[in-house]
Amino acid sequence: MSVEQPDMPELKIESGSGAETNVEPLKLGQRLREIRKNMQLTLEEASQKTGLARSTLSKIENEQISPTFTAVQKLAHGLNIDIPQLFAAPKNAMASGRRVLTRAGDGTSHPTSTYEHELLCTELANKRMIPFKTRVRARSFDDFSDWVRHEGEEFLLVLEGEVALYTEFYEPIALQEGDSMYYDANMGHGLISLSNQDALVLWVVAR
Amino acid sequence: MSVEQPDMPELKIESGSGAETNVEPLKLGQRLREIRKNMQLTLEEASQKTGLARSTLSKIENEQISPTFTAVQKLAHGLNIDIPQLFAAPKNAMASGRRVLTRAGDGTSHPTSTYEHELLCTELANKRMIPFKTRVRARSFDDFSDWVRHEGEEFLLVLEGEVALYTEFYEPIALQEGDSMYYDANMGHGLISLSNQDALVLWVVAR
DNA sequence: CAACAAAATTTCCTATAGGAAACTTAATTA
DNA sequence: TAATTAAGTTTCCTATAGGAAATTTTGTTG
Repeated sequence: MSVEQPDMPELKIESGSGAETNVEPLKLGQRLREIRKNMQLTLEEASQKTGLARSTLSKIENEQISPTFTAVQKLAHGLNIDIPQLFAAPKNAMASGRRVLTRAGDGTSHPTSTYEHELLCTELANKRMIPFKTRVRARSFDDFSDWVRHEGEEFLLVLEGEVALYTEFYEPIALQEGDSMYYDANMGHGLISLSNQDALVLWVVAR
Repeated sequence: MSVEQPDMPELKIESGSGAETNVEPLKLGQRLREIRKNMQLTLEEASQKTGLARSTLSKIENEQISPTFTAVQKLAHGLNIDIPQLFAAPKNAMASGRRVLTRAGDGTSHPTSTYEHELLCTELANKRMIPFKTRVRARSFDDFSDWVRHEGEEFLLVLEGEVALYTEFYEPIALQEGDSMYYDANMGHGLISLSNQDALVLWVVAR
């Protein structure tokens, strides 16, 4: 099956977790200047379009001031750029590094009374998914004060133990090891362990 | 820990309503409050994580001030939230059904010479992620005719065995059970099993 | 309910963003 | 080259964001 071989260095064993290239800090001013230049606008013209003073724009582009959120909104609206574009590199969403390694157990832990989340990708800027491995501590739906509910979709895979997924609009459902669930996270949801051991699940959230 | 009970899940079955239309796009302050509440953080704790004063956070959440760009960055970094998420209007992508169950082994199988994919969510219309469990048959990079490369991002978790992930621009890397990887799928990639057994991995692709 | 504790808000002050106009630099033309 | 003009920058002032501490609100316990 082998045809043309891409560059394929020898297998190297690494030990740590994390991004494998350095992360570059975000330069908002530089970026805005770039965008304005590409549109062939002078500061004066940009000023008209955005309603921000010429001087203010200059200072923002030269990173002499940090614009307020409202200023950023005016900029985005006036120049017809969507805000996420300001925060992501032009072509590639994963500009700061194209792959990130997380060794077993090396994720960052976020314990609560009901769950113990281990974030499996520590450098999440601009990424579309949030993966984490979760130890389910809750044993009863009463353990939650309210539904968990947020923008996005979730994929759930049971790694160990047995759980019950509670969601709005549906009846609770029992899930064994290997079972998986895909659902709308805007719908209230919560997970409990059905055995007397904590259960272990993989969760991936798409935003 | 039981305090107040959310609406009774046991009794509720999908009613005719289905998708409640979302109201106005959330304002930044409301959005942040929601996120913080979901993380179960007090203003004090959020203050510690972000480096912003408790009072400042309060004012931002109540929309009494417009945070500077730097403040927004501190917020995003400290609370581990993606900045575009703050600006995106919440919209409901999962119009029809709001959750889909796939029992262990019930996914649809897609065997090739190098991989055996089991799609973990059979009803994928309009969904943001594609989850599948894959048996890795390949033993050498030569088993592939060329890089696999496509739009989107991928999350990979090793469930069983030991694999090596080959990607462009980087050296191949060995992954044991529990290790995970997040990478840009536009970058050529391929997976092989390092033992003489097939390896088992979970793969989630965001489109 | 009173008394307390914890969280959130408001006050007050300082630091800094935003705007008008003065100033400087760059580009063109005579 | 100087004169002219358009672009960008800096100055100076006002408006407002950010932080420390006081105050109010909310939640808990006797």
